[in-house]
Amino acid sequence: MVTIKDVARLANVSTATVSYALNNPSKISKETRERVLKVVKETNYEVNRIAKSLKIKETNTIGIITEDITVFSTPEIIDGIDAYAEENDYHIILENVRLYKKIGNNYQDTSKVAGIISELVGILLSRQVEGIIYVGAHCRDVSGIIGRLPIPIVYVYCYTNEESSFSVNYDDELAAYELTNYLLNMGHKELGMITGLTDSMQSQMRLEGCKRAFSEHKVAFNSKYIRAGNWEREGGYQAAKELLSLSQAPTAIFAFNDLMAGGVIDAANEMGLNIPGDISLTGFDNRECSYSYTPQLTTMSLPLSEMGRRSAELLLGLIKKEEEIKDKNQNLKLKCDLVERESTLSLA
Amino acid sequence: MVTIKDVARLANVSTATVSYALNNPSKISKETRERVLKVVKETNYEVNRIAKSLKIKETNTIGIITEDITVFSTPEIIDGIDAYAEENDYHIILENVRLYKKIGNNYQDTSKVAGIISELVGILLSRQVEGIIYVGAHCRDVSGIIGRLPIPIVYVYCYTNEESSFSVNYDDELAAYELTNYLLNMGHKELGMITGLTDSMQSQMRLEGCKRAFSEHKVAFNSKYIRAGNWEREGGYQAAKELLSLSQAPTAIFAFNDLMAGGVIDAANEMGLNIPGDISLTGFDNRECSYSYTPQLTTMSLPLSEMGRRSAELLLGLIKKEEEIKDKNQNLKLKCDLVERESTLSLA
DNA sequence: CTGAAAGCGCTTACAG
DNA sequence: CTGAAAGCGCTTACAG
Repeated sequence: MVTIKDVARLANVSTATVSYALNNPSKISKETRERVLKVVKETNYEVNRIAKSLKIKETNTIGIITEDITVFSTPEIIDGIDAYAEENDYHIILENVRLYKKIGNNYQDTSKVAGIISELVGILLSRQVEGIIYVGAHCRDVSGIIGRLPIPIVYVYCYTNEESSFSVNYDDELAAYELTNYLLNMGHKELGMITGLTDSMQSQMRLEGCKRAFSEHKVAFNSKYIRAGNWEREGGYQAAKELLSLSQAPTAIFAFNDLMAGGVIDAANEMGLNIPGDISLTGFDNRECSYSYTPQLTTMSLPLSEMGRRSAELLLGLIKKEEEIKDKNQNLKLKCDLVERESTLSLA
Repeated sequence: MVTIKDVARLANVSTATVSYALNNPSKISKETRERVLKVVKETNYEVNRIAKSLKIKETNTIGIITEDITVFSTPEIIDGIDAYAEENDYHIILENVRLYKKIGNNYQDTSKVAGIISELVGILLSRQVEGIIYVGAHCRDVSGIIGRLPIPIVYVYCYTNEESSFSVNYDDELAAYELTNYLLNMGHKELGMITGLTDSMQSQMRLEGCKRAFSEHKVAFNSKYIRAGNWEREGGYQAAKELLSLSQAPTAIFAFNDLMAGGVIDAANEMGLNIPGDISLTGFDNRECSYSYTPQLTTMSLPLSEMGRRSAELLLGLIKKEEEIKDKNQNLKLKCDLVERESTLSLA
């Protein structure tokens, strides 16, 4: 590898001058600058970023910790982070936890997870990243997993209850509100709901959004139409069987994710019901499966890429100590978008 | 941040001794070592990897360039790379090209792509990565995109025709051979095939695998059952309409990817044909959509994670100059696995 | 405008 | 067994 010394020697100048030619052109004459640049080009010299970082104490590097990069939401979040980072000449060291592969369903065991994560954080710190983005595999409370840090951290697709922590998520309540509005406007007052696990914040927030829509429409919210699913296709199937067997069956079902909506389709097929002819159906997430179903699913699309971008924006702001940011946007909630496809129909 | 100097001062030793305590314990006495380690623990000292890298001229870092991290195959490949890297205490700088977003369908325009990529390579080189893994968005020839490099590079899910280049892919011919065998063994001699774009190496290799199976089964291969698709659902639909309208329609269809298989399902539904009752169907790729279809699709699962792992293995081998590797495994082709689901049935 | 020199935080022959 | 010193490849006051 050619170093700054080589360039200096070939251009008959000092290393300082080479450095100026590259970073601070105004400090030297045009002639020397051009002479140096010529040698730089000829030798293909490229600065050793390691040495430079050591000297200037800036690495222009952020760390990303992903709980699981193979989960559907993660790649797009990374894509968004990466896009913003690139625009600002920041680069990324990626640490993928493979949380589920490592500890299975014990991911709720905070101390165990914390042990694994703190090692990764240590590595990132040792490599002098200027900030960290922690990307959850799904939206949940990760308080206590990462302790106090000498550098900023922002959480995406997860959050903590620690004071002055920064997170970027989407707005569950609003999304469910809009989806429910959409269905109510279509005339579906008997609206079945298949929630996720009931102890999840997401299920609860979405339920609140549903209720708000009902109340604004001045339609009584009937809790007999609520069933708890488990986020899996099978759970959606079971719940749908129950809902569709009710004496006064709902005319539409809002499954709290696309997977469970798949189960609703299974149930409807089995019972000889047509979607959307006999019953309308919406999912949530806009995953690949949602447009592979027959019929293609009306669903909410998550602003994943935007979440990534905004988290990077937040983080770089914090790194650069932009005080306004520090107070203002502690916990962003981005808006989801309704994707209307074939599975929903207006009542008569 | 606490430095080695701080530790040295607090432990009343020189920085050399601290370094030995951490990296070369046998060089110092047990007592001093313990004293140093105690201070290390108390101060939470962690080595500055940037400084260390500069000194020892090893960064333990590899670069990954992904053409598009949001493409279905990429995350699992990264997962595999990351798993192996972690085991060997290597870490990853990720550069995501966002190829399609940046240049749309001009990705065949080598010089344009080369320009974008060479900048990323420069960044990686500047950051002193010890090797690079280039992850294609789909399997294709990327010759000429990256020029001669002072460090090793391995290509995954793509390849080059350059001499002594290293790549890891899956075996298209073998996979198609096995899938065809599977269908022939079920009695499907009238076997429809929907290829991808005909100029793609994958289409061609898979077709060869099909023919080999036919010839081993001593069944004449009938080219009237071949249709060229475009890798998209719509193309699969069109091709299936044609195939299923033939006077002697095939009893099974092998769609060269899962997306096109979705189009076959559409066509069958429209024509009132039951899968697998009236016609068997297989896809290729084992994407999320393949188990979301009704019926769930029999398909070939790609060894993506393993491809990532093997590419990392290859790269680290190259970095460590293991000569055996250098000659032996230039272009790996890994085996795919048949995933049998609901869309295939034995004839009578 | 240019160069000599110090120093970023480490590691490692070398001397004692 | 331990420390003083050099040096990795840069940048940046400082002096001239």
